[in-house]
Amino acid sequence: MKLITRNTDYALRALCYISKHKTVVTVDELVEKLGVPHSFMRKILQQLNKKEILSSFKGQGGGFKLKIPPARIYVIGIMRIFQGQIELSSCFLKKDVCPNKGKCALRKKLRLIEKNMFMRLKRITIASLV
Amino acid sequence: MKLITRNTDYALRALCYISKHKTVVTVDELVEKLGVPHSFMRKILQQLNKKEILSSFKGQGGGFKLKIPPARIYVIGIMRIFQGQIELSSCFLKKDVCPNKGKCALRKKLRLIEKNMFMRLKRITIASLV
DNA sequence: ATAAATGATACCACAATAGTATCATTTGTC
DNA sequence: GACAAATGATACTATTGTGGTATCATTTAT
Ligand code: FES
Ligand code: FES
Repeated sequence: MKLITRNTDYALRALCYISKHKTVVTVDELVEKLGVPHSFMRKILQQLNKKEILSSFKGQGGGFKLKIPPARIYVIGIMRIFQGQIELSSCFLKKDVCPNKGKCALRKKLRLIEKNMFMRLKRITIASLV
Repeated sequence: MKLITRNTDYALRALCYISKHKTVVTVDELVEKLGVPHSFMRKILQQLNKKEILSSFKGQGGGFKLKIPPARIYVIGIMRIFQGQIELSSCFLKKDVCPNKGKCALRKKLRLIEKNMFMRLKRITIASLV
């Protein structure tokens, strides 16, 4: 089981690379430098653009650049874009609301671990990686 | 994204239930108490038996009981049985061994978080849940 | 002998992951 | 204006993982 998927991983690498360049970066350039499939890289950058982490520029001379400073791009945020809400502690007993909730020892302990993990993940930014 | 899957979850519940009973417990009993599908529960218990966490007894009057004390059954171990090796920090760059390994800032930070998480998960045992 | 239990194994449906492919649109350059 | 170079939008596909079901074989208490 992987906690970080390929698209998250590639997104992080791309963001690191882009953050080191003042000028716009094209998909072609990223594909060449990172060795990631072209279409896949493109889709990932488009998603980051929609989430307002990147700005895009169409046409000749176009490409992508960061829309927000690298110190404000958190790994946990990128994970959530590509992997959805991450949770240790959802209850599978009974469909809707668990009657045992609040009393459940497992959930309590897992929630603590989860909180700690999120806190640590929040401290990793693109700025801290380059 | 879920960090704990259904089979892990059901396995933990089943182990908790079994640990509270001195006599053997049948699949039917667990199914009734936990509201889990019969075949699914059976498969899960068979896997726990293979991993030597449960002992099984065939024939009439048979069922399952713990093979090792509840204080030595760790949540992380059960997760690994049903979800495989859990890793934050596998590298997706280049198929085999990453040339950048050792220098990669992301992996270093993730490995730290991972270690901390494992340490905490290791402290949760079936005994600590019941 | 039979019924009650697990063992082994194979199968299936659905969702998530990891992509690919194509047409549309924008824009700088000749 | 034509064209090429870039992204936008969207739809499709392939593989793997998750969440099961089903069936036949084997063991064992009664
Ligand atoms: S049993 Fe539902 S939250 Fe633990
Ligand atoms: S780039 Fe390979 S381990 Fe970070």
